[in-house]
This record gives sequence, structure tokens and C-alpha cells, in this order.
Amino acid sequence: MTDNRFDPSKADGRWQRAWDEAGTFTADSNSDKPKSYILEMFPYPSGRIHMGHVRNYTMGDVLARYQKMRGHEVLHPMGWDAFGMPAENAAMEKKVHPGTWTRSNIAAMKAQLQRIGFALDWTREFATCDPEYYGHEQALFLDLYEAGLVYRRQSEVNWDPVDMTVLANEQVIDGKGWRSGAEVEKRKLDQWFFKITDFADDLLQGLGELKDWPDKVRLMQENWIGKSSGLEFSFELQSDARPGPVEGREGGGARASTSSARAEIPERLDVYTTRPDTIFGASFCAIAADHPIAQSLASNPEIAAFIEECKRGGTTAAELETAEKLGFDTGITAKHPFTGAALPIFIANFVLMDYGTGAVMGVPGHDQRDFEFATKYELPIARVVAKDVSEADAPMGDEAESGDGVIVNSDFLDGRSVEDAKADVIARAEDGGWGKGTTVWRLRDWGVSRQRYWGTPIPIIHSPDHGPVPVPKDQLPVELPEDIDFETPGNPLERHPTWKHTVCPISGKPALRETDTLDTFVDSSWYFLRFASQPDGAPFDAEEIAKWLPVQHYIGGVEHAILHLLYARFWTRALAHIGKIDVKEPFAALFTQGMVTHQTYSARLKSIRLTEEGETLIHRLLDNKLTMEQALSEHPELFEGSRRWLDPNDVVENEDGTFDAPSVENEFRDADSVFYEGVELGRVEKMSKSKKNVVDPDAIIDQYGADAVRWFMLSDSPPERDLPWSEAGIEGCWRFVQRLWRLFDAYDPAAKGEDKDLTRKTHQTILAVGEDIEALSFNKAVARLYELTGAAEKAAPSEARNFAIRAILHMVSPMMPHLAEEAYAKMGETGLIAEAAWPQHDPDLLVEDEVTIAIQHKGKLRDTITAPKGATKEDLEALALASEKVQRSLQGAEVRKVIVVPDRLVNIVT
RNA sequence: GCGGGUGUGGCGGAAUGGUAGACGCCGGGGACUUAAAAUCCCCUGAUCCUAUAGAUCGUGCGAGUUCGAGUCUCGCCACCCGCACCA
Repeated sequence: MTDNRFDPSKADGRWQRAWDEAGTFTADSNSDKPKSYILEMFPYPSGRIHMGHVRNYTMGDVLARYQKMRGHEVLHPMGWDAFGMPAENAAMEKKVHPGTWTRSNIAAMKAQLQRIGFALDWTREFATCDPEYYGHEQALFLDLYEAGLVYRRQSEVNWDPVDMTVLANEQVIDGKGWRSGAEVEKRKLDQWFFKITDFADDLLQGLGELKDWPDKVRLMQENWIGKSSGLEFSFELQSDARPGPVEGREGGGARASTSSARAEIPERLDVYTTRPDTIFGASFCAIAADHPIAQSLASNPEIAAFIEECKRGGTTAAELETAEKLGFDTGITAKHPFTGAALPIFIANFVLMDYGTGAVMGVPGHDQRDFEFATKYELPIARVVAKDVSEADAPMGDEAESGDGVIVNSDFLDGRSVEDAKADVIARAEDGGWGKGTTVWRLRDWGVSRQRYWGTPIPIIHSPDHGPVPVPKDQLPVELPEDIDFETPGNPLERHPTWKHTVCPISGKPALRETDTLDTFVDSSWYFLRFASQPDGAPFDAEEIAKWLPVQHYIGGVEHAILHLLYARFWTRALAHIGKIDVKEPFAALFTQGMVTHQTYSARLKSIRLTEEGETLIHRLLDNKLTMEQALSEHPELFEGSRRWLDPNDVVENEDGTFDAPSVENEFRDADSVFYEGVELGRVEKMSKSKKNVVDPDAIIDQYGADAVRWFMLSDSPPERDLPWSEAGIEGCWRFVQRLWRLFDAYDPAAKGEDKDLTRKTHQTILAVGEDIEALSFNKAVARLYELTGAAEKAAPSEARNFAIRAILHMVSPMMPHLAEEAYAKMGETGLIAEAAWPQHDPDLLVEDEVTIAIQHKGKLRDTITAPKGATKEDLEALALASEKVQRSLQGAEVRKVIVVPDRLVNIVT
């Protein structure tokens, strides 16, 4: 047997221990070296590391190791985003305490991460469910509370009456709770909010400076913040002179038929518009169903019924797309501020209460929604913007014209530009005292109250005399009780027999603790600060934060493009605002990596025999405990014609290109319940349990070792795109690991002699790989290393070859650290290559002395020639014309022009 | 509907306006071997040909700018992602 093979099962663990014992990756805040903070989004401890994690952390790891070799002091920490619902779900299903479940998941995942050999500073590890961490978070919450950035108000929530809990929007499926299947109710609860809107403008402005963020993410945040400017103004309200039900309005416009409610009508209606220039085109007003005026009219049963109808309207994309504009004439009119015309006021289903003032002026000519509404209810559609003044009387088409133009049919605004007219109307409104120019934001304050157990308790005491009172800081952390019961529905903290009972810090009288916990996004809004600095007795130290922040590279999934990244930016600003830190933007550069995908296969179901399971399912459906979609996704095998996903490992390809899954077929037949009809190739999709295309990293590492997996994660696909997993691909990586090992083994210190070509290629590669890594173009760095490896393999032993081999060894070491350490030691080095310096390229040795010149005739390639580097244009032209192939192509035609690009090409034009 | 992205061999993908397909995977042929594994070498965009050193076509489609376009401009198409009745 030869020992000429690299054995990761032995080497990986050995070097992981060596790094650990040497403290190689422990970051020193007091180091004089330039500092690099490399961070990947910390994981939720779900139980297992998946390929997406491996890809994410491998990228960060290469950067961290590279920066260290470039002489930086690197902070590359890891921790756990440990609060959240899955732990409570596990508690309910498996009867384990959420803390126990979470802790054991963390232990398992940490072990998995360690065997991949990541260069992490584990001394800074923490979990957000550590009382120490969330205690500091509570203190920061109270600091922000004192600064007026936290407040409490009533807010509507989705309430599941069966589970007695609040649901996030994503947990409401077709108006029903995802778990209980019960009809979700709207409830008003007192909730805590962060005043993120105070920073709306600043958060928006700040985006402009984040040059190293993807444009896509900046745009998404920009849209989310949603700044718009316009005019907020009020209409005087009038009694409607028109009597009774609507006449001559075939569109079915209902109309309030009683006047009983009119006494309660306020005198004014505030509206917001971004198009004050079109004010002369207003033909109606519309208010939201939950607008105070609509509410005050609800004593009229017709109106009450209409309001109910509006609320029922679906909120899914498809429903909104097709939803008809519906209105109800209130019988009240608004007086147009310039013309005095009486505009009917409708309650309308397309007006949102929580944007602007919850009321709009309807300008059908120049707003598509207003246009549809006016068409339906036969309201006037006037043109007030035209391409040109001469087009003032041009008829309107079949949709609104929202484009630019000049104002027409608008009294004093006629002939003015849109922008000009906007400014004029705003000025007149302000002079007249009936309106003012305003900025409106889409961004809402951040509601952070969650009626759950497994989160950071909100450190507030509700005192009967003093209302909500902060928990005194010396009583922090407010710890979660351990003895908790998940048997009965509702918030376990609320139900706990003793936990919430305490005393008022001011009066000493009995009082109740706040039983809500914080949104887990709060936990991840400052963890990167805690990684950088963790003094005793304080969340962090500002001076130490200043040494590391901002994070140099922040890497994670694009799914966090809005919420997490916006909240983290907000917290950083808020903490800076109250003087806790001196950093504004937490992440200097952001990189959003693609997903790891894999082939899917599915089979169609042919026949069913109902099993016991199926009958249970039907009962659950009948009892409304389950929606059809849920039943389908949980038990696809019970539905004829539906598709069942197959594990790619069960699928075999036939010679004719079709697929079969013999093992699954047998499994089905044995169960005597289901038959499949045919196996089909599905799309390459993100690995997910439900699609059965997950590949477990642990099993792959067992087989090929950490380095092959890491190399795979970096190869081929650009890191921002999806990476398709393949068995063949990982085998290729494994072969390359061994190929490198043999090359390193061929290192012969005694070899003598030059090899100019190889030396040049080595220097070129050193330069290029460094640039590629810094640009996070790992796939290109990998390709260059393949090339140089090929060249070094073919070269005869020489000093130049030894130089190339050592350069390759150093350059692959951030990517395949175990192999590199093993080879480094075998070459007789006593230190760790993880602590070695990145190789230097010599600019003088990069230059080629001969170049290949392309010869084109009319832009088409006819020949290539070799010429000395830096040959003159005249020489190149002469060489080109001397080419036999070129002469044949020219066929004696007259040469009109010759374009010469030095060292590149000659193009002959005839 | 609005916004953004992507489109190149059988596949993943390279390519400062200058030789399209680097590099990897798959596939084919060969060497070594009793055999296999491993390894090494060669071929591998399509079509045509008189098939050695030939020609034509080719980067989603259609135009344009240019001596020269995968790359720039305009107009389409397809797919993916995000947001969504935001006044």
C-alpha cells in the first residue's frame, strides 16, 4: 500500500485540535494589526447544519483565513440565534423544555461546524437565550425606552382563539391559524413599539453610502421605507342636498338611505395626495372602511354591512389583482377648495387606513384605481394633464394617464408643468391654512410584543398606581421561569402561577410583570456588537466596538434583505443616538449568497386505498381542523393524481432517458395503499425536506472529508447564484484533493533549475487569486488554482516548480485548510500554515515576452500569430499581411484600413 | 401592476468593446493492470466537406452603433426574485 493518499478522517481532527490548542483564531482586540471583522449571519439552532450553512460559513471562512494571512487581526465569531417558535413547537410536540431542546441542538450543530474546520473564535460564542445576553438586551431596551424610542399603544393582531395566541401574518393561511385551523380574529392588544420611523429618513439616506451592498438590497430597503412627498389638506364637509338612494347610477353604487348618522359627521376630511397638481381633476373622495367617519356611520346597517364586506376582502396577491373596486356613497360631500364643487364621499375598499390619512381625493383621469372606481360608479373623468396645451380637450383613453405633461383645464394652473403646479398648489394651501406639504412614509413603527414564552421578557412592571414602570436595572435580567407548562393553550408566561407577580418598584405594592416577550429580530439586531466586545456587567464597550466595527464582510441569505438588516441598522443608529456607541452603519459590505439546490424527482399517484391514516385525515378536514392545502402537503400519498416527491437516491435513470424508482414502488405496494404512475425529472430546487432533495453535510464529510466539501462550495457557481449539488461534483473535488496531495508530495527541495513560463504563471496566479478572493469571486480563484496545478504537474522538477507548489499550497490553505496543514508539516515546516503569510507576487515577473496576436479580416478571425510583446504597429501589420491564410481570405482585395491593437489583434478592412 | 435580476455547449460557468466557450462536471477513445479501482494521455459547440493544414453557423429573439458586440443602445420574448390597491 502506498501512503500517497490524503486521509481526512485522520488529518481533519488533528489539525482542528492543533488550531484550537494554539488559539489560532482567537481575536485580540489589542492587536496593532489592521482589523478585519468577518461575519456570517448566525444560525437558528434548528438541530442540524444544512448545506446552505456550509456554503455560507465556508465563504466567510476563506475571507477570514485570507485576511489573517494578509497580516490582519481577524474577528470571525459564531453564536446562536436561539429564541423562537420552533423550540415552543417542539415543546408541545415532544414534551421537552424549549431550553433543553435548544441547548442540545446547539451542541449538535457546534460539533458539526467544528468538524468542517472553520476558523472561528469560539471564545466569544453565546446564544441569545443566555440570560446574560438577554439581560443586556433588556437593559438596552430600557435605555431606548428612557430615550423615548420605545412606546406602548393598542394595535390590532391576528388572534387564534383555539391556541389563544397571537399569530404572525405568515401563520395565517386563508384566514385560519396554521396550527389550529381555527378562524383567526382581529384583536386589539396593548403592544410595545420601537420608534423606527424616527430614523426613516436617516435609514434611507444611509443607504446611499453603502456602496458595497448589493443594489438589489438597497432598493428593497428603499421601497420598504417608502418615502413619498405631497400635500395633506382638508376638505370642508357639507350636507348632501341630493335625497335618498342613488339614481341613475347603474353600476350598483349603494347609497346611504338614511340621514340619521349625519349629526356625528366632523366638519373636515383630511386627505393626502402626491399629485396636488391634479386637484382640479378630483371628482370624488374615498375613505377607508375603518376610517373614523365610516365608523361613525356604521349605525346605518347598510354601511355596517359594507364595512364588513371590505374587511373580508382577501389580501393575497391574486385576490388584489382581480379585486373589484367597491364603494358606498356616504351621502356626505366635500367642498373642493378651489372650485367649491361638491364631491361625493365614498367608503371604498381600496383605501388603506394605515397609509397617509386613510382618505384620498379621487382623480380618475390620472390615477388608475380612481379611474376604475369612477368608471364603475359613472363619476366624471376629467383631463387635467395633457401632452401639450393644444391637447386639453383630447378624450381620455381606457386607462388613467399618470405620466408627465402640462396642466390643463385647471384655472390658474393651466400650462404649468406638473412639478411647478405641485409646488404652487402646496404654497396656496399653506397660505390659505387648509393644507401643508408633507412627507409620508410606508415604514411603520416596529411592533415587538410577542405573546410567547421562548423569547426575551420585556422588562416592564405594570403598576396599578404608576402604569408601566421599567424593571430597575439592578434587577436584570428578568429571567424566564424554568417550570413551564405547554399543555394548555395560550402564553405560558401569562399562565405561570407565580412568575408575573411582583411589586411596583416605586410604590412597593403588588404589581404584574409584562408577560409578552420581544420579537426575536431584536435579539439579532445587536449580536454583532456583543461579538466584538463582551465586558462583564455591560452589553459592550464602546471603545472596543470602535476597534472592530463596522463589519468588513457580512454574508448571509437574501431573505434577510429587509427586516433583519433594517432592524440591525436601526438599532445601531438608535444606540449611537443615545451615545452608547459611535458607529452608524453596522455592515460596511454585505454579500447575499445563493442557495444550495439539488435535483428533484416526483411520481404521480395512481390509485388510493384509504388507510386508517387517511380516515383520520378526512375527519380532521371535516372538523375544519385542517385546510385542504395542509392535508395535501402533509399526506400527499392519500390524494390521487397528486405528485409525491422522491428522494433522488431512490431514482434510477433508464437507458432510454426515462426514470424509475423501484425501491419506492415496492415500498408503496407493500403498504398496499398507493401506486405511482411514473417518475419524472423535476426542477433543480432549493434543498428542502418536503421536496426530499436534502443532502446531509455530515454524511458527505464522513465520506470525503471537510476539504472536499469546502472546495465544492467554492467551485463553479458564482457565490451570489444558486449552487447545484451533485454527486459527480463532490467526487471531482475529492479527486482534486488527492491530486493536490500528490503534487505536494512531489515537492523536492533539492530540485534545481529555472522554468520561466511556470514562474510567470505562478506570479500571475498569485495576483489573480488574491484579487478574486477579495472580490468574493471564489469560483474564479478556484479555476485559476486548477490551471496552475495542471501546469505545475506537467513541469519538470525545478526551483520554479517548487515555488509554484508552495504558492499553490498557501493559496489553497484558506479553502482546504486540513490538507494544507498536513502537506505543510510534511514539507518539514513546524508552524501552522494558517498563521503563515500569503505569497507575494513580483510585478516584474508577470509580463509575457511573447504574445499571440489574432488576425482578423473584416472582423472575422483568419489566423493567429506569435509576436514579441510590445511589437510596433507597423511590424504587426506587416506580419499580419504576410500570413498565407490572410492573403487567401483577402483574394487580392484592396486593403482600405488596418486596425492594430498592440499585443492583441490586427483587423484588416477591405 | 411596479421594481430588480438572469438568459453563453449535454451541465455549472469563463471572457477591461478585441481569438467566445477558460476551469470544472458529464461523455467518448486510449495507456497501465490477469482484472478492477486509482492514475495518466487524447478527443469533446453545431453543421457541411473532397472529413489531415477546409468552410459556414453560433452567446434568448429583432434591429442599431462600431473596423470589430456575449459585452454598448433601442424594441421584444422567456424564466426567476422582491413588493403590492402606499393615493
